[in-house]
Amino acid sequence: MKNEGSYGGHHHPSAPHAAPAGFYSSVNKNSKRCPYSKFQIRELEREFFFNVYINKEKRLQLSRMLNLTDRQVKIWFQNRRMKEKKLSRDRLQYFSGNPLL
Amino acid sequence: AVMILRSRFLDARRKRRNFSKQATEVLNEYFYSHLSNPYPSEEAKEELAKKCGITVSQVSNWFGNKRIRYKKNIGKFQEEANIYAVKTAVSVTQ
DNA sequence: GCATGATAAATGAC
DNA sequence: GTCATTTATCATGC
Repeated sequence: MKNEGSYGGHHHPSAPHAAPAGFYSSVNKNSKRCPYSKFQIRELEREFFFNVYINKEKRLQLSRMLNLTDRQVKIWFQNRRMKEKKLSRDRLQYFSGNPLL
Repeated sequence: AVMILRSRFLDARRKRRNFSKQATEVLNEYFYSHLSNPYPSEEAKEELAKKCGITVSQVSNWFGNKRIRYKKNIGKFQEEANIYAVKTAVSVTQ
């Protein structure tokens, strides 16, 4: 699955917008880890703010809106929860004990 | 004041600073002496972190980067590997 | 200009 | 589900 959406503010050489359907269908078949666009991340973060755990309905809805697979959305929320946990750990360590400033 | 600290922390999150020379020494010594299984346990990570003056997450980051960059180009690290191999060999014989 | 540390997608163990 | 990890990408140091 390829994210052909807009990559806000960054370079993405491929995918002109007015290409005939199927012309780029064989493009990037097995490309790895494509960073998500600013828009995609904004919407994902917005939903994460309301529910750290997303349900199936909203997941399908979000995946359609953002042109991502439901699996990608699911994994994004998993990684996002891990990120939140790490941030909490780091904040705790940063503000406790050690030399402030 | 708290907000200033918080913003400074968030901004400094991805601001990179190189580790000290001796910290890199310690990490490399562990890596090349466990080259067949360069996966330190959680306890070993905590020990390395304390010894290096860095966090456990930073130790994990270092080993993650080291493993893949070593695997991707072993030749580039050959000299470095020899240095630490000799170093550990000497330390054993002493 | 690459080396290096940190973060972002993606996988797999459990 | 969590969580360590792999991999590519990002951002900085020098």
